[in-house]
Amino acid sequence: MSNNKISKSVIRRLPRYYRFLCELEEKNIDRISSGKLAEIMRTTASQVRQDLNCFGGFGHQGYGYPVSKLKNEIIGILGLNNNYKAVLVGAGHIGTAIAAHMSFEKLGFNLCAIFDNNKTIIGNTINDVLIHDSESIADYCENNNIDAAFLCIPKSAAPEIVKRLYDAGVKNFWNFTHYDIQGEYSDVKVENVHLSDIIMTLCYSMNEEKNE
Amino acid sequence: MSNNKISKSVIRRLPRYYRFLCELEEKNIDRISSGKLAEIMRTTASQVRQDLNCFGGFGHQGYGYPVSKLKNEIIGILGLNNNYKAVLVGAGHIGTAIAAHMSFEKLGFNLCAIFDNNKTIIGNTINDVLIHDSESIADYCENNNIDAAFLCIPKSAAPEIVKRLYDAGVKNFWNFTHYDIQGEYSDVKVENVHLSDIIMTLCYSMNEEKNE
DNA sequence: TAGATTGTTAATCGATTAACAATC
DNA sequence: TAGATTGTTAATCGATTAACAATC
Repeated sequence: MSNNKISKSVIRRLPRYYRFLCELEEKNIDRISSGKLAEIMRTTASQVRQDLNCFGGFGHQGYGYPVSKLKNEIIGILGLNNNYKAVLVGAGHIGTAIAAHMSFEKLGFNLCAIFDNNKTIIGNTINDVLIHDSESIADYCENNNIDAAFLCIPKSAAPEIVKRLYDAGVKNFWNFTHYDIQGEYSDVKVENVHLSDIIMTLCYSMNEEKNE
Repeated sequence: MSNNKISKSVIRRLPRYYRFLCELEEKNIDRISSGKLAEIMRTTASQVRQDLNCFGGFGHQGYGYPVSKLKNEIIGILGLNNNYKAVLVGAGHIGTAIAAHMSFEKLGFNLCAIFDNNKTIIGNTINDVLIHDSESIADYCENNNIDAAFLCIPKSAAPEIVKRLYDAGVKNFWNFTHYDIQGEYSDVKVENVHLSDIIMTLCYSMNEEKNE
């Protein structure tokens, strides 16, 4: 696994490769050419070869790429085998949806605890994970060496919660709020999920179509 | 509003401009320079000016950009004032979260109906929107000229549901499943939301950090 | 007027695509 | 061997950044 800085564009495609390779593996297909893989991914063979070559020569001339080996390499590259310890904050609809449906283990995360400030649900579990009182979040994260937090809270609650998490050593965030974490803390890794932005993008396409 | 093909990169930034302009407007700030806006957006003044100029000269030399006017222009460009008619399919955790929390009106959508195949929740409402039986989806969409559908169903159910929607004239999708709609239908607009892909991207950053 | 800041062109940087020799 | 397909270099394309004359 070579380490000459991989571009953001390549990284954003890796989960897609991973997904399709899993499907191929399930179908017991044990090799695939860049051309075929490109077809499935709706991209070009050139791009597939360029992308995969960032990490080393996994293919064989005249043969293609071995599906299982490639899949496992990508697991390593993405770090899906690290079992990071994570917490989820906010057990509203979105938080509950995430906690209930996301297969964290497969994604390299161990969801250790959920936090909420609604007394009526504290003590409940979602998918066997206990809901704790938000008051205990700092202590919990410090004592348990939590690596990452999934933020499913209202924007207004975010600054305070992020501060507690940050001070407790949590430096990685999956952020559903519009609170700008990176603006406040420079040494954190954040993936923002701005659902309304994505709806607007769809809206733009629909509007554009109308103008054509 | 000039119509020389705007690039995908610019479009993806528009919702962000919109968001920050709304915030500025709420603070009663009535003008802003490209430099200041760039600071808030964490980009460059050059990019801000290039982006905004795709749609016409909204700024004034020596003065900057008028916040409200610019915001309204972006509303028009994104098409947030079109009031498209939409349905949501799948009232599980994610679907419910979306239906309950997303302010569709502000986003240019009118959520007309929700569909599910769970008999125990049919007839209920979420945010005043009625949950219908999935069986009636084709008739409903045809009779009501539905423009877009939000898919919050399992991947396995997607091919059948999308077929019914497509045949009923629905050509715009906001897709939470991993079902590849574009692969099957070429004349549809789709925005995919692959949450697990975004978690993996975070995972990659964390893993990379470790390797540094 | 002088200072600020745009609109726009040119320069740079990065990402994608094409081409082809190497080789399984 | 002949055919297939990679790894990799070169060419193209697109997006970002820099620069500066125009002008409010």
